Amino acid sequence: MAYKNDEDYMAHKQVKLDEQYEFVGSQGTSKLFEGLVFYFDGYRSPDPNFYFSDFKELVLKNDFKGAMLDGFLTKRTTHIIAQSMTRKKMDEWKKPIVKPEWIFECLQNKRLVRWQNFKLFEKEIVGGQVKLSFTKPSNGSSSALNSLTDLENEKNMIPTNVTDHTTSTSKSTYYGANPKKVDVNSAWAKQNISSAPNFIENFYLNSRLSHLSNWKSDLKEFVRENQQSNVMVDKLNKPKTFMHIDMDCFFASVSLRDKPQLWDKPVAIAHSEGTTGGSSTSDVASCNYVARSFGIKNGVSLGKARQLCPNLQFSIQVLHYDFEKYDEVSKKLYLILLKHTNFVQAVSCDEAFIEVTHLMPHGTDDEHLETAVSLAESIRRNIFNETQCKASIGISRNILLSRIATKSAKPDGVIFISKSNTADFLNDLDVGELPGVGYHIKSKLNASGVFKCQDLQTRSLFQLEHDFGQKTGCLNFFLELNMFLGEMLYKYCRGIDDRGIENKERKSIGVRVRIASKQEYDEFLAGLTRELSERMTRLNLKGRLITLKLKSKLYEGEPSKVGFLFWPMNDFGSIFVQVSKLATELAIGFEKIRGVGISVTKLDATSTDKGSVIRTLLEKQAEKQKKRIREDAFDVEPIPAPKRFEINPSQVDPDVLELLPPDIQEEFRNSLQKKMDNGRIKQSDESIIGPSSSQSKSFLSAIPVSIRREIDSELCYSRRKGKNKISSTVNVSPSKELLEEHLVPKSHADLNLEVYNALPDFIREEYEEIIFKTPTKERAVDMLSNSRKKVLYPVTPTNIVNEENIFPTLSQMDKSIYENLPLEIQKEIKTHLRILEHRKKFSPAKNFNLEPPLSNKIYQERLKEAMYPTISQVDNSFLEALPEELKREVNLTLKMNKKKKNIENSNINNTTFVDAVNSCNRSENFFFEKPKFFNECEFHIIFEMLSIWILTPTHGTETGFFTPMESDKHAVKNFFLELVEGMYLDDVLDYLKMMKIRLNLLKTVSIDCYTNWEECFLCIVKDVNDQVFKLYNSKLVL
DNA sequence: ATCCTCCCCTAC
DNA sequence: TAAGGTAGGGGAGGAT
Ligand SMILES: Nc1ccn([C@H]2C[C@H](O)[C@@H](COP(=O)(O)OP(=O)(O)OP(=O)(O)O)O2)c(=O)n1
Ligand SMILES: [Mg+2]
Ligand SMILES: [Mg+2]
Repeated sequence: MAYKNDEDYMAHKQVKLDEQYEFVGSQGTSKLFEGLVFYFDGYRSPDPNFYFSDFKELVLKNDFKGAMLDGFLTKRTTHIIAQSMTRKKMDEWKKPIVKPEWIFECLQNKRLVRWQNFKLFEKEIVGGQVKLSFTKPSNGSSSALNSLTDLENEKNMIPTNVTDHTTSTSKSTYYGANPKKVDVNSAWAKQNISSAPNFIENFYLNSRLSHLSNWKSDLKEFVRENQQSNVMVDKLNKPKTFMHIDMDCFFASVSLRDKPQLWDKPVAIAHSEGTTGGSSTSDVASCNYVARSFGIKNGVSLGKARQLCPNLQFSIQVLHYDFEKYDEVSKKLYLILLKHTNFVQAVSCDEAFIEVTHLMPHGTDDEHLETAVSLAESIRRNIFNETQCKASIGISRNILLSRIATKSAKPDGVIFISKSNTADFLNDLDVGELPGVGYHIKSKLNASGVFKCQDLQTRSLFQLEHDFGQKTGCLNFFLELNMFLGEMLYKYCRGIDDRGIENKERKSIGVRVRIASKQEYDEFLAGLTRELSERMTRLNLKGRLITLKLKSKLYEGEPSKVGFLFWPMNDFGSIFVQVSKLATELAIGFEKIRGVGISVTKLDATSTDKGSVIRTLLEKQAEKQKKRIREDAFDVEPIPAPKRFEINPSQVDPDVLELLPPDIQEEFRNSLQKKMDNGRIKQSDESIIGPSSSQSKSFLSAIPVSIRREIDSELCYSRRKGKNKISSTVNVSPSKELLEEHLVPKSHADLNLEVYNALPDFIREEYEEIIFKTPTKERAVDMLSNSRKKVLYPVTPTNIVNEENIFPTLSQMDKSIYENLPLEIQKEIKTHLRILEHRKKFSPAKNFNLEPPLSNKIYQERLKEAMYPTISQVDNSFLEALPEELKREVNLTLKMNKKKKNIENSNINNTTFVDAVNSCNRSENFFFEKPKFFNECEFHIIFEMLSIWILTPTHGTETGFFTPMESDKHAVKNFFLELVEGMYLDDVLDYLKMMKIRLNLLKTVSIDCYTNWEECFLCIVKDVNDQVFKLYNSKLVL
């Protein structure tokens, strides 16, 4: 089958397997195989005659004497159970490969027998052909295999090594174990291998998960556009009320609307019928509640579903996806919700949170019950009338509890969780039901004896009773959980949740496909890039950082590499140049690739026309100023105008300015003029790159410092601490009056008028919108929510009135409030704080995954191949004491020695040589300052500068691109030479490689231009290499 | 201290 | 056949 590379099977399949069979915490009496992790090779054969799969089934259905089962080969796997295997696999997998008989033998002897005696031998491999070693017993039925006892009693079931030629023949086509059997030219292959012309398109058209994701972001956008305001008015004096609306078995309901004859039958939505055999791997996206009564869940494989449904051959109905209809119903749902309230948070196509506090009467939340429930019922009726589909609604005082309520409300119901009945819902709730607690965290919790929310609460209370210094076990329980996860659990298991309704802006966009077989890898890369580029264009998104991830057979992680674009872009060409570069650099053999992902981050709004570098960066600058103004608006004192964005016109090279498109020239001049008028321009060394601002006429020197900062995409202005933000120093339970006093600007006059006037019009307008059109209180609220991330337990309107704000630091806590709390809670708070304190003091919490796979970093290291010992055991204090000159000399000597050694060792391999020099560098560069390039020393800033240097288009000119200027060429060359001297060969090599790639790109645009640049480039390379040869007796190879 | 990058994990 | 995508939250650890 397609998935013969099992180690490459997705982790979530593994998860699914473990979940399905609930191996964790199994109840078995005998622990014969405890600590062992089995992996069954060959299970996935769909051949119904293949007895081996029954065998595995048997193992799964029983608590297999403490053994764990891996869905695919992982690090933790201890034994591979197989009947036969290809030579290649045997060599590849460095684990014990044993025949299934071993397991039977162990069972019979009631102890572990030497697996070596059951080692799979080469003689059992027939020409790479998989063959059977089990035969199905004549009287064997599946039900007879339901317990190990049965098995142990039935001697005739002990497998033999009889080869069944009839089945093995048919099997090989399923397995594809013999690659020669796969006819790549067959119609099937043409349609289905990832390189098929429309593979990617078809894939995405049919991927439910991709649809799900896209719908979600669309809906977020949709809500943001359609809500009139997202600031809840009058929220401070009422307990909040949230609802969680979720359609019942969404896909199934939609598809079943016009099929009443199926309403009482188990129905599932999936791609294939899965009628042949019981092993379809097609996922059930959604199933109706009849199907659920058989134990079928969303997400199980169709094969599994058919097994769970006893009369399934006859009565389970598999319906096909109807994505358009789902979309339609989803839109209707959201329109209905938006009709009721502005405060809608999109969760998924069939699901949303709404806040309805403003629709509730005054009083405690118990008193809301009637109003809330009748509102919910009315919404449900509304939904049903519009869509003929049923929804369930959970209502409570926060988002978390409303979601939990929905679970009980399903199907077709409403549940209200009030303060008085919270415990009834929460205490017995499985921790796995808490949102955010998935397979891994649940396992972790289970392992420490926590199964219900109650256990989780008890655990921490138990904590509170003791000096936690002694109770390391319990303490570790907390420490092992990540700080905020720990905190989250701590709060969630008590039903505390202070999140509000929000639809955050997108931060990244990406595509990924896991491929079954590789044909034309380049084609595939290009296809995916095209898909990404198209999506970005459609969504009007551009970004600057490209990440390529390759899933490889060889590595468990996903080796990835990032690359910068010169400025925010979304066109296929630019992205693909980077993507192919990154692919080359990752240097994973194409035949090993099992998946490709490309994503773009550092997104930029692109509602404006296609801008030049300058344009885009100017806009970003403005953005920042705007942001700053917003903050300043809430400051008590006026702030001086920001200095670093100023550009002195005398410092801008007029030649450069002229090369820019006219509209941008205009904007540039206007913006400068405005600043001049405001009298805020000063001569400032800081604002210009270059040794002397007046003499150089080069392009590079004309890039204002502010823009170089932008290149770094840093928020470069420093926030003044303690001002204009509400931080942890604010009393945790301030009165409303106090809040307002602190948060609201005294008047518009507080804003620095100069700054204000200097703003571009559109920003000023926006500012006015904020200041004048929004009621004061709401502004305060807005600011508070914005500052939330900075604070451990922030002051938010949400938790001012609720019980949510119980864990500030002690100094923040309002004493009177604290003292009025029940003793028990006081105690709890204290201990929790001590735990937090303790955590701060001691080693940081460990990540909770048990066995980190081979990480990208390690991979990258291995990629470099050469591991050189770090240099210099010379006593540091001794070195420090030396005069500067001597220090330098000592270091140089040390480096040279080391480097020579490395060069000798590495046999003048160029890459290794660079690594060698580089590794010297890294361990010692604290002695030297890195050479600067126009006052910049950070690699990626310079990298971008060089990129821009070569590839900045000038829309006005015929060629479209600059030609290099002599002064720039020299500057670059000299900088490179300095780097070479300072042993930053790695950097030089990266720069040069990048330049070469840029040049190649240029070649496709303008040959004339390219010739000029090539000459310049070769000149630089020559001089650099001369120097490299002089100093290191080697040369750089590009 | 505060950021950024690389990961892991989760939800639908 | 089967379509196993995607965005975001958060921790660890490094750079600054
Ligand atoms: N593993 C999953 C889970 C969900 N979905 C799709 C199909 C579902 O219909 C839809 C909504 O997911 P829900 O979790 O809301 O599940 P249902 O709506 O199907 O059932 P429920 O009644 O439990 O909400 O998302 C999917 O394709 N694969
Ligand atoms: Mg649903
Ligand atoms: Mg849902």
